[in-house]
Amino acid sequence: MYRSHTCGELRSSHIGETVKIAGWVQTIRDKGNIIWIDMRDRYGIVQIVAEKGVVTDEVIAQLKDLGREFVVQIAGEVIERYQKNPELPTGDIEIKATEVVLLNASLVPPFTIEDQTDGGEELRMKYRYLDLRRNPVQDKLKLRHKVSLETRKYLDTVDFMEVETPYLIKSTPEGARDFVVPSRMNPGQFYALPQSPQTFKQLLMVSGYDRYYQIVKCFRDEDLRADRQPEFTQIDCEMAFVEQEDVLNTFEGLIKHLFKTCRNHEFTEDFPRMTYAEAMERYGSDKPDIRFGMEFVNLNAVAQNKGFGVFDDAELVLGITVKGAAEYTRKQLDALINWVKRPQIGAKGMIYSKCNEDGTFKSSVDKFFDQAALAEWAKVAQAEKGDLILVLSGDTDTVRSQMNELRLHMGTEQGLRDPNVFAPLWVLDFPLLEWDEESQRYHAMHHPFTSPKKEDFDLIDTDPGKVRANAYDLAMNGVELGGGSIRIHDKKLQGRMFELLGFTDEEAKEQFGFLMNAFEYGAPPHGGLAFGFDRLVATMGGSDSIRDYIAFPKNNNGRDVMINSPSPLANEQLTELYLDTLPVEK
RNA sequence: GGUCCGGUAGUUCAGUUGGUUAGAAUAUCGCCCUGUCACGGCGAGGGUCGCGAGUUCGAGUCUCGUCCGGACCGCCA
Repeated sequence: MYRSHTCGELRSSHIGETVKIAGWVQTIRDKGNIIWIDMRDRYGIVQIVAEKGVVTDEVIAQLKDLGREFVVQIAGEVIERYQKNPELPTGDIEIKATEVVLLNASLVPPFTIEDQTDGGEELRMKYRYLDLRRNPVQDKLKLRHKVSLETRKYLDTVDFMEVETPYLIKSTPEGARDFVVPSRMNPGQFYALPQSPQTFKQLLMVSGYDRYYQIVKCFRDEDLRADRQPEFTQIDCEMAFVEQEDVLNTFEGLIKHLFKTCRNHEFTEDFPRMTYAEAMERYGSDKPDIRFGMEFVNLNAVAQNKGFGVFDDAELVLGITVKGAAEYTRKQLDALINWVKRPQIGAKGMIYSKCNEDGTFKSSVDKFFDQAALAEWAKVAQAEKGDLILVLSGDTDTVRSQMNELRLHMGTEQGLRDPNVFAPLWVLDFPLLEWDEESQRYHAMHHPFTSPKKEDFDLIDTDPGKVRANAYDLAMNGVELGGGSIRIHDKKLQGRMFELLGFTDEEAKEQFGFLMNAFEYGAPPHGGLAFGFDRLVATMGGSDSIRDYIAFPKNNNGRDVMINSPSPLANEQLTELYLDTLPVEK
């Protein structure tokens, strides 16, 4: 037996016991005649002590030879400390070493294995196995473990059944780019890795598994971000014989359960709901961060036709009110203007109006708007003395999206986006389709199996872009945690949908024939939803980046810098797969 | 496909207008230290300044290219 206890579990109740622990050397504090070593394992840190004259010289010599991250087994007696350390759970005791066994030496690690490491991102990723020894990273993975465990517990209690679906499936044209896998046994043919188990879970509904879930990897070959990985995990769910309301209630329950059990955070109210149209109008986003106000205000009525051409020519003049920000200096305001003019935001400029404490207004367009006109702005924008109104104008979609960025930026700048505050929001009634300029056709906004709202059926033929879907997202703190829809379970409607998306009958049959065939054998009404598991856990942990919640993540070029993948294949391997590679075009 | 930021000691960073032998902190190593826990004291070693061209009497510093990392836009049903 390597150990009788873990490093983290010893307390004053163990005083007097002879114990054996094993772990990594965290730090060595050598005072000459007395030496302390902090030993670390997954469970915590415990201090080892060796005092000259009290333990053998051999033990002292052995301890002096240790270095950071050496793996050591130490036997000794648990004793009370002369000087206790209230910072440590084990701070009341220490182990008087009587036997030291070096299990493995270690090179000097390239960065310090401490909560506040000196290592940069790149280095920590290259030596991820060392980074994973650090408490902050371990805590994140522990949270992930707990969330997945509680997900399974909760879904089990409400009769969901976990069913695995295949990873080697078939490429489909809709949606993201597929990762493909060549088939050796079928030369020239390829599997695709699933972007999600969408069709399989619908087939399971046809099979009568009326409550399915799976915590499952999905793969999308698109460019990455801090909150996006090429392989990511979903809590994928589907239910039969349900309406939208049933799905929302079930999974609102799941989220509440997870926050309660994993974060000790109780949502006492129902999650607020908002239509997509309303979210776009009030926040310019389909995943608004409602931890703070600063809602959009339509200023058309008070800002147009006053001789200021920029506003007069605009489809929409939008303002937001930043509480207590009237003391922003010219320098700060210029910085904001430059911020919105960055190519990523793309605004041509920004107008502001300060609501001064003395009741006057100071705007960047005083030439066109007198005090009375600016007072009108303030009234419409519900701005009070001391507030700052920021105004953008332009085409509706553009200005909304720019104002969304500005609002989030101001929220961050004003410290209104507390990661320990959680503001969930159901966003409902997403459009069924969105027009794609590039391919000059409609794309499914959610996916091609999403059912249109009954009351919008008539629009399918007359104005497809206006059709709303039985589709919903759960947003939290400005992050899309998940989404889903009530599916089409009728073969004829599904056929019409494929038609709208520009599939010929043959293409639809080739790509999705199996699903349409299945629908001819008694498909129940069904719908579901999928949560982005990595994002959910990161949000629960109060982080914007999902990478620390994944044990071995990839960088923003899709590379794993630790194992150095992807990498070329040997020619023999290519030949066996009937593959050749093209030269990279410069 | 595009935009922005970064790359200097093991690590995190500083490095002035282009000018002497490129610094600090930390880590490492050595010596001292009996109550430390960010231990302390004294000392030492440690640099292809990402790489390649160019400008210049002279480049860590300026220019171009390239590689790597990060953030973002497009993209991601």
